[in-house]
Amino acid sequence: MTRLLIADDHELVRETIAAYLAEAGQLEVIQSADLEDALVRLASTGPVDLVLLDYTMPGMSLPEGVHRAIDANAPNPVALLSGTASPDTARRALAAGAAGFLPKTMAPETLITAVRHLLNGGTYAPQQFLESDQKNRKNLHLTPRELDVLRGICEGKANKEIARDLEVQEVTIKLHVKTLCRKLNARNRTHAAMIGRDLDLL
Amino acid sequence: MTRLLIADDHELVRETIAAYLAEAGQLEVIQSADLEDALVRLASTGPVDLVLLDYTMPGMSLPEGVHRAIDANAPNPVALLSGTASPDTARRALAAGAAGFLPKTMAPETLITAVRHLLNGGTYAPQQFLESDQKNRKNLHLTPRELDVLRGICEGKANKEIARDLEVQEVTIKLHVKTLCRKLNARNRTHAAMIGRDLDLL
DNA sequence: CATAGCCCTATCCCTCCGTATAGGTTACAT
DNA sequence: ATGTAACCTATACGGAGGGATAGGGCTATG
Repeated sequence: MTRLLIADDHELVRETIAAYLAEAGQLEVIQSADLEDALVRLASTGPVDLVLLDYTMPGMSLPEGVHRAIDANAPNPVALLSGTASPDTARRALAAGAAGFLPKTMAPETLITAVRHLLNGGTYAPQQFLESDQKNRKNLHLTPRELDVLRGICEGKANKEIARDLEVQEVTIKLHVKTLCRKLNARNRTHAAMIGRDLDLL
Repeated sequence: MTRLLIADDHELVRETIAAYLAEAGQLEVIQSADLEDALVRLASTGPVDLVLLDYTMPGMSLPEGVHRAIDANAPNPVALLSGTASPDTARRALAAGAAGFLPKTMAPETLITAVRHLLNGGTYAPQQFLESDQKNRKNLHLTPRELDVLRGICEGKANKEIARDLEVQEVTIKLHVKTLCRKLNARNRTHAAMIGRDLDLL
């Protein structure tokens, strides 16, 4: 029988999805509440036909967590499941080797379809989702330098510190901060930091 | 038959939980993908026996969203359902009049129990969850006023604006900002905003 | 009633932020 | 070759942030 492992720290969500997959998908579903437990189970029982990992769970990370899961389940596929992750996160997950990215906003029937597709060795990544932010960001092209500065801001650094780290003058940082605020529609550096974090720009 | 409305923008989660509640709980379950749709449905069909609202969904807010739902479903109870909300959020939801707060980490059987309890007019708020952050934050007791200020900071407001909104003097805001930075080990307001966001203090 | 915590105010001082203006150098494309 | 994008620099100024110090008023709790 086809075996599937689903890892999610939200027991309510995990149990109900697992029940649905077991019944509607005719699958044997193994459950874990965090990444470590999932890895231990894979190590003891051997690879399952498909692993579904929640992105926001204890121990999970990109790309390390995904790599560990892929290694533990080789040669069978690992896919991510998330309700909140950004398209950028999805892209990074796929870049890390995940076979699919399943948003929790999808319909249950679509999940079954996606799982079947993944079991057949395919990949699943809703292009609509992946491209959904391209439009939002088409006029949001942050240059590498601006991202460097944004990172510094988010760490609470002063312009002077960022300047020293990047080995430029403080005025240059001020310039980048100003353009950052303009591009992000932020009122000041703090606002820019929050917006940048919301948009998962770092 | 007992009717329940569940609102959550994650279709996969909503559908599977709804299916579970319908079957295991012998309930009639109505679904909505956002707060507006839920309110429209309540307005057209009249109050249901219990409303379950996801905290992180379009249109949802504290305390306004909760108040609107309570008004729309009066006199029957409204409870919140969330996977990520902090204990502080749960407390504010209850303060806003919610009859319960159900973390998505709970077991499905516990959900049934909680729903039955809410249907009987009781309240449900896992005290273990409500107190769970007291340990992590034992030396992190932010006063209500400090949270107000932190909110303002996170929105990119200047001290002067926050002062006007809270109807106090600017110096008072500066004082709160200073204590906030000390309590959060932040280097400045921007850092404090990021830390507060990471800790889900708002 | 005394203590403690929270909230508010005041004054002084200095640093940092934010904006404006006016340039300059590369690198790469049409 | 001309344009354009990215990056950097300089000077200058007003306003905001942030720290120190020194209080007063309120309420809850013993």
